[in-house]
Amino acid sequence: MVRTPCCDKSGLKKGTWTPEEDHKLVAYITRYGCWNWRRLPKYAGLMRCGKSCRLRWMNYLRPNIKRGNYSKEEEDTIIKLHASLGNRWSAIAAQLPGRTDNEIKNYWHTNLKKRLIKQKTASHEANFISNGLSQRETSQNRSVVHPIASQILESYPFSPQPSSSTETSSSTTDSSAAGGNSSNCASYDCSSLASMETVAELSGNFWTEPFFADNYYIPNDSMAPMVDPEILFHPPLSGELLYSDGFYNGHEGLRYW
DNA sequence: AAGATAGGCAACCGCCACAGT
DNA sequence: GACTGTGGCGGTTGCCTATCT
Repeated sequence: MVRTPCCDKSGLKKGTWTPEEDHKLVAYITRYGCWNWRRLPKYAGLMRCGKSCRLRWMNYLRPNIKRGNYSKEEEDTIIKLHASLGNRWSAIAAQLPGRTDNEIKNYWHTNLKKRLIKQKTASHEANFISNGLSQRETSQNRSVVHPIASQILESYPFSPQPSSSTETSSSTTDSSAAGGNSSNCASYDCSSLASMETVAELSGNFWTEPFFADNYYIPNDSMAPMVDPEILFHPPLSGELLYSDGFYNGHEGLRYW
């Protein structure tokens, strides 16, 4: 079967998101919810792949996302969960409200993995020094030296037992239950948009513009369009929701809706 | 001060699972 | 059952910035 590309590659923007693009995405999802990621960029006025929009929303723009400043507890949790779950970052993220799988993954690779390797090496060296003299005689124990590396390799990334399908499905369930990382933005993200202060913190002044006060009205039926979104949403967006020339007015600052 | 290098992280890519037709 | 569309995940890439020489 030929896989359908996630989007038409031609003419789509890639790379770092601009504040304007963020703004458009947040505005659209806030107002209408994410009823279909692939079509969303078109209606939101974004020249982006739907996947890209989803990723941006899930990893950066979503409300209640914590960024940086991992607490000791969080670090311990990540290490512990990684030991038992392996590289199932989404499952790990489900246990850490406000953290995204991508961020945890990055944090693991940039911080925790190195630290763990260091610790294991250090602790093993300590063990070796204290025990080595009595053990060094046997060839068996010579191999103890090498398990340092193997221990590390075992813990990362292949150490966990292959997860059962139940685990996989439960992780999805956990994800929803945890509330912080539900993949269903229609049920989670949009209902939590009331607390947009969190988002406002994310991007500095941009997010503190009056836009939020006036535009984060969440209609009760924002989860999904009640009628065909093609009909419902397309026309207003060009005129009502989004400005074709962007939404920043040089004289007035951010425009209001 | 300028270039080289390393590290961090946002974003992309490809695959998979699942639901709907 | 086959096919299609969509969402989600993990691995990887590449840009940006900080640090080093």
